[in-house]
Amino acid sequence: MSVQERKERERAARERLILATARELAEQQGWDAVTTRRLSERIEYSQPVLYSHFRGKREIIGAVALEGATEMAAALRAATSAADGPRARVTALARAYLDFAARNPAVYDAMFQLDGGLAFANEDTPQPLKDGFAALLESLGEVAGDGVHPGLFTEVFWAALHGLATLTRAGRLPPEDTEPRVELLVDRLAMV
Amino acid sequence: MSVQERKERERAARERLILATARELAEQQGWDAVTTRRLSERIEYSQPVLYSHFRGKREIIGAVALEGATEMAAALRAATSAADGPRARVTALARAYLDFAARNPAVYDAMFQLDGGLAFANEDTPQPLKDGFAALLESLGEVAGDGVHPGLFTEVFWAALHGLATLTRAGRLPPEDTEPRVELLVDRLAMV
DNA sequence: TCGCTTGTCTAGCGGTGCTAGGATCGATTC
DNA sequence: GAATCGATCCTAGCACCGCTAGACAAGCGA
Repeated sequence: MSVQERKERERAARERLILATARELAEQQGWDAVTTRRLSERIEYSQPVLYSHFRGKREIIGAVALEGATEMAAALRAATSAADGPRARVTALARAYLDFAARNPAVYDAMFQLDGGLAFANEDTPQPLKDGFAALLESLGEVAGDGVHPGLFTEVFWAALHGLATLTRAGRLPPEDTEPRVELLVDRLAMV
Repeated sequence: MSVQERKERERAARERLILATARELAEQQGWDAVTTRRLSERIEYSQPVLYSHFRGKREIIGAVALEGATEMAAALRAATSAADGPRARVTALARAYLDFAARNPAVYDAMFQLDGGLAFANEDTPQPLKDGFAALLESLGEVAGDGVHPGLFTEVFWAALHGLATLTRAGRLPPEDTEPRVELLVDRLAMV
C-alpha cells in the first residue's frame, strides 16, 4: 500500500500548494486576479488539475475561507488569553479581529464577502466557522449584561466589528481613527 | 436649437432607461446577471450604446449607487422626521436603514459592496453620498454623548448597521432576530 | 514485458467586458 | 427638393473568463 500512500501524500501536498498559491495571489492582486488559468500556471499544472481537487473556483475560495477561519479563531484566542479581566479581553478581541481583517484582506473577503459556497448559521456550518463564532462568544458572553442573550449580544458586536472592518477596507471610513472607534464600541457595548 | 435639445432629452431618457433596467435586472437576478449583452438586449440597443453613456459596467454600478444614496437619505429623513425625541429618532433611523438594505439589496450592494468607482470619505465624494452620511449624522449626533465626537459616533453606529445589513443578507445572521438586535444596539450605543 | 488504470494535457465551448471600423440615418445647406 | 456631411448606431471581433471532453502518456500490477 506504500505506493498509494505516497500518491495520497503528493496529492495532499498539491492541494495545499493550490490553496497557498490562490491565497498569495489573492492577497497580492485581489481575488479578481485569481483566475483558473493564472492559478494553474503558477502551480505549474494545467487547469483541469484544479478541478480534480475542487469543484470549481468557488470551492477554492471556500477552502481558503475555512483556513482563514481557523487562523482567525486562533488569533482571537491568543489575544484574549493574554488579557486580564473581561473588559480587557473584549478590547483585545476587537483589536485582534480588526487587525486580522486588515492584515489578511483577501482571506477576510473569502470568509465574509465572497461566495465560497459555505453554509452559515445552521447545522451544516463547517466546524472552523462555528469555532470562530465560539471564539467570539467566549469573551463577549462575559460582557453581554443582565438579561441579554449572549448569542444575540455576540451577533451585534460581531456585526459592528464586521462593519468597521469592511467599511474601512473599502475606503468608506478613514483608517486613522480605528483605535478610538474600537474604544467607543467597547465602552458602550460591553457591560464591563 | 430645438433639434439639439430634443436629442439631449432623448439621450437623457435613454440613460435613465439604462439605469432603471440595470437596477431592475440586478434586483431580480443579482449583479452577476447584469452583463453588457443582457443589458443592451433589454434596452433594445447594441452594446456600444452603453459605452456612449458610461465608461463601462463599473460606472453603471456607480450611477445606480448614487441614485440609491439619494433615495436612502430621503427614506432615513422621512423615518426620523416622523419620530418624537432623539431616542425614538435613532430607533426609527436604524429600522429604516436595515429596511432599505433588505428591500433594495442590489442597490445596497452597488453602494457598499461593489466597486462603482466612487470616491469615499474625502473631498471628491459625490454629493448624494455626503448627504446620506449627513442624514445619519443629523439624528445620531444628538445621542453621541458628552465628549464624543458626533462624526466618530456616527461612523461606529453606521458600521454596526452596515454589519447587520450585510451579514443578515449573506445568511451569516438569522433574519428573525433583527428587531431585538436593533433594540440592543440603540439601547447601548445611544446616550438617550 | 505486457496490458491497463490512473493521471495529465491539449483543445475548445459558451460566456464576459470592451472596442474598431463600417454603414446608415437625418439635419443642414444649396 | 436634392446633395452633403457629420452624428449615431451596429456588426464583428479581441482577449479573457470558468469549465470540460477526449486524446495521450506514464507508471502500476501481473
